[in-house]
Amino acid sequence: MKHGHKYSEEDILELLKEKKLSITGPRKLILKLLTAEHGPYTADEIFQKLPKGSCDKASIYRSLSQFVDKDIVQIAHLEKDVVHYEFNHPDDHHHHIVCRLCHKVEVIHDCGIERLERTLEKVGYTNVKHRLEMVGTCEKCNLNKNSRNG
Amino acid sequence: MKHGHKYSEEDILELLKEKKLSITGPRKLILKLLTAEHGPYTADEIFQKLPKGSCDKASIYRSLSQFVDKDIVQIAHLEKDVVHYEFNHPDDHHHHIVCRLCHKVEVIHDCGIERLERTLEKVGYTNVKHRLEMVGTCEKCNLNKNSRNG
DNA sequence: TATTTTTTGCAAATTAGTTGCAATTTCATC
DNA sequence: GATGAAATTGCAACTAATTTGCAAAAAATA
Repeated sequence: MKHGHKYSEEDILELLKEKKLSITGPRKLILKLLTAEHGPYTADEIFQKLPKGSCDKASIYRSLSQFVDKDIVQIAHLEKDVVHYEFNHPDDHHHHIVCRLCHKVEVIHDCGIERLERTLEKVGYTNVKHRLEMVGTCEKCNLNKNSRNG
Repeated sequence: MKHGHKYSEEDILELLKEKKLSITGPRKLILKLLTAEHGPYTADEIFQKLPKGSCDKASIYRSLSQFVDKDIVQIAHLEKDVVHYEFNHPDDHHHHIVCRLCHKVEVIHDCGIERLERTLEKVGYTNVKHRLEMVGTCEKCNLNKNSRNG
């Protein structure tokens, strides 16, 4: 799979083979959805978005869990107690900032944590990954707040 | 509350007042535990560590949730589907790296994300916070793995 | 101290996620 | 392409974490 273009059916099959996962209906459907849309989505949102009856919820959980193990999908904890899943585009490392009031999600590129990863590798860790989530109050919400109070 | 010393009963009362939370048995117990020990702990671990019968589990969840809202406690998602809570010492900003094999947790100081927070504040966000979690395979586990395979 | 407000403990409910299992599908080999 | 072993699925039952309703108790306020 080349970087920087949309994932075709072919690409998805190739990805599954590359990761030594057998090619099944549910897996294809889930990857098709996650590669085509930005997400991040909860397991339930994925279930809702797939054609009705095309895939059992248990299979979604099982597939997502395998995808995470194989680093095809990554988890984001954007809100307390809500697990979001997102396709891990190899050429699009990013994080999110969520507004604590309106819950708008924006993407952050260039997190600058690579340096920290290198440091950890120097002290013996291998294959270091990170998960970063940010919260703030966005400009719009700040304006609303001020206009309400004063 | 001055920085850099242990939290006394007094400090805990002061903290609760400062955050406009009424002073109750469960809240004092939970904060006493979380300020005294490193953690991070799950809600259930906190329950186990408190004197038997001293505090209902529902109250632990309710208190923790309020503490998080008030920024007294912070959440860490060290493992999938496990929520850990940790006292947010104002002078001890840190993160964790968890070994993906032995699950050993180490503390990371100096994460370098402050720069990113400043950038976000420049584009209109206020009160930006972050949550960073890292995973890697620790040196010991790498050695074990190699000695098993080769 | 009396009154109002908040919090608690308990039990029941909810929810996300997991599991056992028989039926089905995929894969590897012929 | 057929064949059998291995992996995966859908379903339903289950589990574990967290939440909720409510009456009693405790804390804050007047």
